[in-house]
Amino acid sequence: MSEKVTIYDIAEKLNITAATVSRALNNNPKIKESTRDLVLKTAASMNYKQNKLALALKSGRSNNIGVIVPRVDSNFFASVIRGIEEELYPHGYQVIICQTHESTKRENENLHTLVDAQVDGIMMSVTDVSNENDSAFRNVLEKNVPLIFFDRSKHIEGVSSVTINDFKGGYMTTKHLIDEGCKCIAHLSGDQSLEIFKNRFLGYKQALLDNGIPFREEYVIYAKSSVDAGKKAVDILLGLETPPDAIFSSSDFAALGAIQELRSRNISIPKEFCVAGFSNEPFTKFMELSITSVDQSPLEMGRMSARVFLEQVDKTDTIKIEKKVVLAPELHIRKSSTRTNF
Amino acid sequence: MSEKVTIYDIAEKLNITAATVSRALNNNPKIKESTRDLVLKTAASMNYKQNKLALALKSGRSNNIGVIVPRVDSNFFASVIRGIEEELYPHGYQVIICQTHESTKRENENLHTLVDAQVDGIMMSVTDVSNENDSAFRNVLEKNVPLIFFDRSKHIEGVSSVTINDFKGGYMTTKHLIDEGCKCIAHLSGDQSLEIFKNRFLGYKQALLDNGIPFREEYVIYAKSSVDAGKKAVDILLGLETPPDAIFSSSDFAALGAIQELRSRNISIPKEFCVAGFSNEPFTKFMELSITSVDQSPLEMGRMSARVFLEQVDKTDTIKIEKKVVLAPELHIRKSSTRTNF
DNA sequence: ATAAATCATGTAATCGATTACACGAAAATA
DNA sequence: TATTTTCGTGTAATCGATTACATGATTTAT
Repeated sequence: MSEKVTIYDIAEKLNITAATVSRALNNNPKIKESTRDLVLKTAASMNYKQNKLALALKSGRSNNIGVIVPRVDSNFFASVIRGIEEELYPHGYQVIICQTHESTKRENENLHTLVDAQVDGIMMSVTDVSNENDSAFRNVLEKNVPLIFFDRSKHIEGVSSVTINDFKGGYMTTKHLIDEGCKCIAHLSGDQSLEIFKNRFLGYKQALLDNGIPFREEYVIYAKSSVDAGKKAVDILLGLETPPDAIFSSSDFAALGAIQELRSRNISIPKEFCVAGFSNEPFTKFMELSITSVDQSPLEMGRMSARVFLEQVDKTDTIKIEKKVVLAPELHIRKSSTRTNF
Repeated sequence: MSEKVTIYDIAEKLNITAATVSRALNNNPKIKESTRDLVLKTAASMNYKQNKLALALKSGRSNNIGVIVPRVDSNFFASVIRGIEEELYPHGYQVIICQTHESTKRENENLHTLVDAQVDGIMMSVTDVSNENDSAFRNVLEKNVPLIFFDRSKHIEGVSSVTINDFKGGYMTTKHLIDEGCKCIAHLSGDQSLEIFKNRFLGYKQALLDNGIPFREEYVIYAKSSVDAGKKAVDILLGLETPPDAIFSSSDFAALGAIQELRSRNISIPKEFCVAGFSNEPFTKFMELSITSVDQSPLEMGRMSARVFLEQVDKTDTIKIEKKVVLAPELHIRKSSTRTNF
């Protein structure tokens, strides 16, 4: 039953104006203490709840922020979202989730929907960087909605980003494999139009060069983030004239597939062949043959994105602060690449 | 720069009323076709975007629905959320995420926040069933906000729920272990004040009785959903006078811990000891020794919850339809409990 | 040709809260 | 005592869109 109670109801009951009620509730200094107390008491007794929609319409701020990710059921993105939610919760923001399913069309739709819904900010991991159609992004910026990229970023003026140092991640992992005595290290790469994959690759390449190991084009295989892709990649690599003795994969799933395929061919890991992945998916440490992987601290990434957003909102000035936060990757060395114990 | 364009701006430009503009945009039949076309064209050229907040205030519907889960970074909940989002997306609803972190206080806060934010519905997995303080839930129902429980439910009149048949899940898993020749089957249970764990336990018990295997109190161990809890449980079980030869765990993580502990004691799985888990976490099938587990079809659960919600909204009548959907669990038999190949 | 029906649009209230401005009363100052 | 501040509230506009009702212009029916 409970009809919605408005400030008008309170005003009527107390024979005063809604304006006074509003002021009392907002701790406006120019209100008599006795009236304030009376209003607060009455509001409580009538179970008054502020209508956030009315407030949002009046103020232009919805207290909602939008998060766009390719999909929510991936450990990485879910953890980022968790970080965002935790950081924003104390500030009264609600988090709205959108998924692109890696579709540019959906990405644009989501951007428009969120802007239409008057969110106070948008945090996202870009789906397709090659998407030249920036109009959806420009629309966001024109409406002065703070936009923050995390993990998968895109170069757009006025947009802050929170990423990890993928180059370093690629470099340190490759260096580790070299240190374990691997001489021919292959690389499974994702779509290199995405900077994250480009940089992991560049880090890999640099580590080879810095350590006097020749870089070979044929050791770099494009592989989607799936178990099957990893298996196929191994099939190709083992067919080469000089097959590699290690794999640095940009994806944990592909790394897993690689391991499965290597084992089915009775190649011993890590003795004959070392494997390392990227993302530190939960399963990498659960395996009997745990998989070496690079942690991207998604929780921290989410928290940091939220913090960058909060800074952005505080600055009511039109000064555009474009902040680029780069987190350090963390290499978790596990059995799949540890020869010292064997 | 782009100032926000309202229907008043369009009206002014065309020398008509905002009312007419509104009607034209809403395909109101009593509008001259020529005016409609003109308005639509002008709106497009001015890049007009409807202000959803104003609409929400007027209509009382925000087109947002709230989802409350213990945490978002678990494969199960993330998948449910994915299902909800996918099903609701075509209907123009946005999904707002809240986390309780298993705290009743946070759960109540979230419920209030969502109601205050005028969401059109709430879907949630209950954190603490023993929480006698129903006031937050009653508040939701009094405000006539459709409430739907998924997975972890609670008996409240007027609340629909989407769950899986946990009893059956427990029963079929236990039956499977029996069929594999296990004679002494232990059970790792979660907090049995939660129906899901209670029912998995009951299914386990019934399967034993139906197959002439005595039920033993000491074989039921309380274990949190963690690897460590699983290890400790095995420690206790193996210390019994008659140690078991199989474990049915309500949690995949505990099952994993159990397996690790068994292996460290050189007990061979599945030859000497069988293990089965619950939830079908991704890692269960990735392990070299893949783990038998019960799939809860979280994606379907999310979709179904969304569908139940949509039905609920359609019925504008005050008739309260309380719908209880129970999905079938699916047993994925894997190496950790398959003796036939050995 | 006149009355009735139909059509397209305008007027103004509404959703609930905030706030600039106005105003009378009380308090402070001269 | 007369005048200026200060204080506490009220009035009314505003945020943007929707919609019941009113109104004037056509069209149709008698």
